[in-house]
Amino acid sequence: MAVNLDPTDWSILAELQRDGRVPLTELGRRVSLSASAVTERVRRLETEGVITGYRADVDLAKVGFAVLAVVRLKYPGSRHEPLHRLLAERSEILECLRTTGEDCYTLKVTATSMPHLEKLIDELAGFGSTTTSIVYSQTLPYRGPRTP
Amino acid sequence: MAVNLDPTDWSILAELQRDGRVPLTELGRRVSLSASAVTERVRRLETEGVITGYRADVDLAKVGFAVLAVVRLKYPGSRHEPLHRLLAERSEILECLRTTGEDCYTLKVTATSMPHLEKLIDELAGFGSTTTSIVYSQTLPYRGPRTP
DNA sequence: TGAAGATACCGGCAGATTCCCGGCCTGAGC
DNA sequence: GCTCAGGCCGGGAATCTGCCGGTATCTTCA
Repeated sequence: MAVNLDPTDWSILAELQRDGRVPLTELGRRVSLSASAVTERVRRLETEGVITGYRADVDLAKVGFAVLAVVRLKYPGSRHEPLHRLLAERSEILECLRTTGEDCYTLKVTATSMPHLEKLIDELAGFGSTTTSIVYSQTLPYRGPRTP
Repeated sequence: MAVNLDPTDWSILAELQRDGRVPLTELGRRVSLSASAVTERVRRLETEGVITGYRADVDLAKVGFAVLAVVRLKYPGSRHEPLHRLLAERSEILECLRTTGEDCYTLKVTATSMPHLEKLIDELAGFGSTTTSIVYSQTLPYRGPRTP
């Protein structure tokens, strides 16, 4: 399941996590490899599933989502489809982690305003009891792991 | 501060969040615009800070990080620099949200093994009391918001 | 009303990039 | 020593990007 990576692979991953649009020629320069060699490696990382995709990062506040919150959901039931259906419909739910502990789910939710957030929480509260924390700031932009 | 976006901009954002490496010509095709027009819009979104960057998504398990956890940290002090220094050093800490409520910080942490996670938690526990939940599964790959 | 300006779009072209191919080098196995 | 596989390099065709001028539409203001 796990894939073997050499230091060059780790450098490539670091560069692509920092800038997913860097041209392969420039990427080759940065990791001291020819463009064709680095192309081959990147393609291997993609086909083996190490790189699952490329995403543009969007500034939520800039596009009108002023509020960010962490919601913990105590979900007593065992039928999870209805919740998953809600997740698929509501793009405001950015992330959903199922965890150990009392709170079965930890969600990252965004909203345009407090009333909007309130409405979302009400929908989630239909599944179980919720605990909501408003996010002041997001200290770390996502960087991803380095070699273990 | 917020930026006005028309439906075409939202389509562009949706496409770029789904596939951040799509060529501008193909992107133009998908949103029914010429390559030059879409280039101009994307460049505007970038310079205005709506798009903050592009990142490759890496499968953590595939590269050896088998464990994912949510750690809540009750941080009694007001001096946050030491914590931030730790965040900068430890790439295992993927995300750090400062929130309202008793638990001042909510962190997303990855590790190669339980002993590795234990070591990380011990480091964090130096700052305050922690509550750790292991993540079973991550239900939603990040998709980002749609038009509000 | 009508002209000037701003905005957004298109087409086309030069230069850069990607993709694909054949060939070279090195190490492992026989 | 020979062969094979893996990884890398360089070159050329196809594609993409970045930039240009030109056009249509809408707004502004005289």
